Amino acid sequence: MHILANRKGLQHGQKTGPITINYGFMKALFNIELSYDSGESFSITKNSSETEGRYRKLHHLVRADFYAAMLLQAVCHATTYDINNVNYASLYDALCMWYEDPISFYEFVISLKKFEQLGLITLVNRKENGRFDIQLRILEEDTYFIVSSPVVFTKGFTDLSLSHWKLFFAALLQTGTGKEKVLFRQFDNEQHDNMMHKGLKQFLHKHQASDVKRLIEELITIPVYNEKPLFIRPKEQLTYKYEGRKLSVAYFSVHPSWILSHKKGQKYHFPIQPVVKFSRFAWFIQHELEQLGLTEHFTNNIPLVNELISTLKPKGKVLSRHVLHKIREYIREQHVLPTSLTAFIQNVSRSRMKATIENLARTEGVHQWIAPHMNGEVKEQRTEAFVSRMSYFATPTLRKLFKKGYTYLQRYYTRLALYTSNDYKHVQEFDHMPMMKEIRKTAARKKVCPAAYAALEKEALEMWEANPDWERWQVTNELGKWLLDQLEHLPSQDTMAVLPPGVQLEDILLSFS
DNA sequence: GTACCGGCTTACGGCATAGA
DNA sequence: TCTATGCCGTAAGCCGGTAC
Repeated sequence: MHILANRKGLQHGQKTGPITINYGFMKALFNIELSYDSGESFSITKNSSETEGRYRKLHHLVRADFYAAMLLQAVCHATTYDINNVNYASLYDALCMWYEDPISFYEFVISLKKFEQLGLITLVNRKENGRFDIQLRILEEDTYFIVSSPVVFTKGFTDLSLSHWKLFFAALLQTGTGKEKVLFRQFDNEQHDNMMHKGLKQFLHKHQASDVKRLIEELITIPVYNEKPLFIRPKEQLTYKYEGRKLSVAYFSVHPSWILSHKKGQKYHFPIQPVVKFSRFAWFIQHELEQLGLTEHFTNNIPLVNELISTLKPKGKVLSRHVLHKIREYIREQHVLPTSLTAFIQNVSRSRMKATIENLARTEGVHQWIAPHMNGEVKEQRTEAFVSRMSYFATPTLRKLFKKGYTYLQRYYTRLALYTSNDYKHVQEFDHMPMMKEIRKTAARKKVCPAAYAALEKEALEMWEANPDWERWQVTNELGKWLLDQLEHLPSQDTMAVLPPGVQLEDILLSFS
């Protein structure tokens, strides 16, 4: 089968395959119309009375009943015929996955309630969260199944009338699997306790044989999918037999395209995957995965999705989005997911946290006290240790600490600034460029804030990396001019950070917590 | 007597929205 | 988010009239 215009196809690019339908279940479904004329109704509104409210006929089959019956058989367990841990909404979601033109939510619910009342299904294990399990009633003597083509989920099929469907399903159940068969059906036959085997007029509730004939003609002529109709005429005999002028018997076959045989190993049942925890957050993650084109790496791997969600959940949406971007970068380079997703997420979020804390320290002015007068690896180690201590606090708390700390540090841990160009050495790649040496000297003379200048050099390095084909003179010219220009806009700082030997910034800050 | 047409009635189904 | 309801158009079902 092809990709259909249902949610499987449109949203997930998946094909819709055949399903198996159970003879006993379908027979019981049709047989609810044995009491068609009883007139018995059931209420579909809560406050129904004899005159008020809305009712549906209990023993009438309607379109929604077939939608529901096919879905239940598609998603039930292959041998136990049960459906676990679902609610109306999750079942309806599944219905929209299968059908190109789904019915409305409540019509579907009404059908399920009707099935329950008629004993076609049993709702068991109602749970506090409103979820339940469903057990399909399968008659022991009729447990055999028929493979149904996914054509029944197409709009071409559902656009046909209820009578068309009934006749098609009855014919398919009679044909079984594998081979085309010429079926013959009487127009009139009241006597049968199997609704499907009654006369066509009784089965389809048509008072006139010509109505039935019109239905059969339409089934033979109306193309449903790929230009093919549901029925074909028998090759070696007329379609109708008359008794005098009265239509007596109809002969037809199901179109061979819709008769499938059962293939070993093929999947015909598609249980609804249990809903993952943190449903709202899960939606967010699912949306992000789709946006980043990562869905395929997680499809059909519920444990992996759970690992992803439970690890990301405590980190919040902003950090999660960053982590997912990093996962995408990793996949682009390595073509596979990281071996340990959890370890990868923790690593990425740690380095992200470092950037967040450093940026916050910079904007609140305390960054210069993290590693005053240190350079290179020593400075890097000191920064790591600071970030590690501060990472236990949420951003708003950190901001408060930094604000309080800054006033205190300004007052007690500064001295008049006497900068040298060494205080402005940040990007090693620039160290041997004469023009950069000049720029650093200028920065020292102007007493430019060293932290702000450091950020500037870093930005210049990124510009260089973004233009790998630059010649050396271009690097000096382009970046040099740009740095000098930017230097004019940087804040100056008349004082410089100092800390007594053995005292670290975090010790001072934590005394405010 | 049966086939076919078409008008009338009613149950069904879609849609928007209220309510828990 | 999930379930329930009201409104309203229409498909399905019913039935009488007419043609063959």
